[in-house]
Amino acid sequence: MKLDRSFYNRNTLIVAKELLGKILVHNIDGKLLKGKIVETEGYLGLRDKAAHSYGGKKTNRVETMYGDPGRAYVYLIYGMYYCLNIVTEEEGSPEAVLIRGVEPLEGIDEMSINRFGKSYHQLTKYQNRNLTNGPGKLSMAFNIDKTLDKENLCRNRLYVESGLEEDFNIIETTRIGIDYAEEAKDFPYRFYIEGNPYVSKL
DNA sequence: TACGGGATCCACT
DNA sequence: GTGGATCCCGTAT
Repeated sequence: MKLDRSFYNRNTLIVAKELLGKILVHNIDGKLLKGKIVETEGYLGLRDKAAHSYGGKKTNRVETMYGDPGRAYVYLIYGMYYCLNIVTEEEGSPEAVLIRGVEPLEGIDEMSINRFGKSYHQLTKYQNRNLTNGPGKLSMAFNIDKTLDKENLCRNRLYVESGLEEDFNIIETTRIGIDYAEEAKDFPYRFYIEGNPYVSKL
């Protein structure tokens, strides 16, 4: 079942945790790509130096974070990769959850081709492990780019659905790649499913 | 397995 | 003009 706006219109860290185990779906002209979300990070806007919206900064790029919850915030990073976030909290509160890792479930051949230009059974063991275990990698595998910025996840193109009920432990730790963020780099806003091989970094 | 550097470009200053 | 919510490959251990 597809998650609706009320799911996203809540405390960012709760949404980040509850997204674990849920299924990310990209419907590309009827072809479904699906993956279980195994790693997330919260970015808490005003009081979080690691967030693009820190201190209420409002530029064209981060405008999406200020919008209504349940939309995608997609931005280009390091000139070559895209990162997928989901906007949380009520409109005007610039917070979001970064999706950092998913476990491929459906459309794996498509993902393999998007990432490495060959089908799944031709991947090396290394490529297999590195298919979707990182924000740039999963965006490439899922064919997610800037054109999906502001996409409404309550519609049918890009969305998240509830997963199978299963037990897992959630590890709560510090975020990746934000050394510049001073005290915020120590905030425990990163969450992942313990033991899952598609977590980007242990 | 771990580290270092290069790739690449748009948003922001 | 600067630098980043990253990835990949080479080299070394």
